[in-house]
Amino acid sequence: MAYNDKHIQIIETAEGLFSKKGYEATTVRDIAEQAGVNIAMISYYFGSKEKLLEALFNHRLGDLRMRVESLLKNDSLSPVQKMEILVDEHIERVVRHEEFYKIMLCEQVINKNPAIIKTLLEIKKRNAELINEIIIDGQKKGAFKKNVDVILLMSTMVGTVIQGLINQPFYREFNDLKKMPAKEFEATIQKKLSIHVKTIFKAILTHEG
Amino acid sequence: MAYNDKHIQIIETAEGLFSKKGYEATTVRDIAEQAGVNIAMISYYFGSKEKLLEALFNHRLGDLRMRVESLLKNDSLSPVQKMEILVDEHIERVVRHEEFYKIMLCEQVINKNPAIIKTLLEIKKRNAELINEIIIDGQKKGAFKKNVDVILLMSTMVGTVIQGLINQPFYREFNDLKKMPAKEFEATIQKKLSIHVKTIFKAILTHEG
DNA sequence: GAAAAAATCAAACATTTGTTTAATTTTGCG
DNA sequence: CGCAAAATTAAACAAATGTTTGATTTTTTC
Repeated sequence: MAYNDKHIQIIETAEGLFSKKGYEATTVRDIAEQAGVNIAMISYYFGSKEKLLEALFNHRLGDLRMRVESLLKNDSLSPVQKMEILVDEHIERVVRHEEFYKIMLCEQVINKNPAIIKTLLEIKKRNAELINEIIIDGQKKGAFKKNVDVILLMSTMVGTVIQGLINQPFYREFNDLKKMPAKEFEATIQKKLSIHVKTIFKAILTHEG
Repeated sequence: MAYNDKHIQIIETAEGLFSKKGYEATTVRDIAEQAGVNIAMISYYFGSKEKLLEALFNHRLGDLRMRVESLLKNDSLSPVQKMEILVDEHIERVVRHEEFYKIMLCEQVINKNPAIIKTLLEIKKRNAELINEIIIDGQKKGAFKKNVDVILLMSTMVGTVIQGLINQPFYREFNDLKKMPAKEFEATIQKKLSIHVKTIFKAILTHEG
């Protein structure tokens, strides 16, 4: 299904509210009011509130598969380089769409909507297979260690990044960075996360210490 | 406030439902029915549904502070040993109270209930300070590197473990472990997580490769 | 064992929920 | 223009929500 401007306006309004208040606590009246449309438009356009949530997932995850794939098929990059790009791409995506990734996290925990579960499982599977290919390639070339647990590696990347974002206010307070402007702080934490996760990846994957 | 048996019965019933359906999607009628008490008992005992959620957090986090503290004040342990115990203690807690830690994750994302936010922030602060002490001690003894980002380290531990649990079904499928009994699989993933996180910690903290 | 306190219950409470309806307005097109 | 399809609206819908009430039973206390 293709979405027009009004669809997207509603979807992204819903995204903001879902991430701020949670899916269940957000009412269709909230969404309609903030999006500047009539309440009935949500059922009219999407069918139901739940379908709207699914539309949000399609909207944000639609082209995810292709991008990762084309990126990693590039033969001029070494396994280490591919892993670094993978990490940076992921961090950028999560930072750019922080609201969505928070919603996604909660939906994974609740594990209730079958369409969403299915979509996420497919994406995870695809990603795990692609990353596995890189790892096997790196092992063949002697750059990577044997016995790497792909899913634990992914869990660390995904978990570290989302926890890093959740802990943002705490990070500011603990490191006395309250005065730093929001934009600058965001760039700082993004850079720190990038280095941090890449360090971990190298420690798990490569031989050097 | 001290909870009697009936309090705890209601709290832990609510815990199961909150983690399965989410806080907002769980009704007080659900909780009352499954706990085998009258609907009015929830308001009578806790005041409100929201206060019941707060009671759950008090119930599960009540003695958390003291345990970590006493553990790490032990002078006969090396910094590395302390870190290893810290990791294992955390994994054991999250595995044992998986339901609660899922609820906690969602509550952190929503970030709405002031009492819960405050409690969690205090615990994080305390934990970060204690871990920081261990790190500084390790640095003084020459065992640990300089410039360790405590909060990123915590984010990796917490994020990896919770993502590991969320990905459990996926882990089973991807690694062809569907036939393995639930108990055995739980022990396996717990052990794998332990080794994985400890490896990461050593890579970030210590000098050896 | 009687009085007081606590616990339990069914029923009712006012709100709020997502969705639908039926009428009206706007748009697209020959 | 003229008309059919799409978009938009206010109102209504039944169902479900958390909480309270007021009566009744159980437990505690002296």
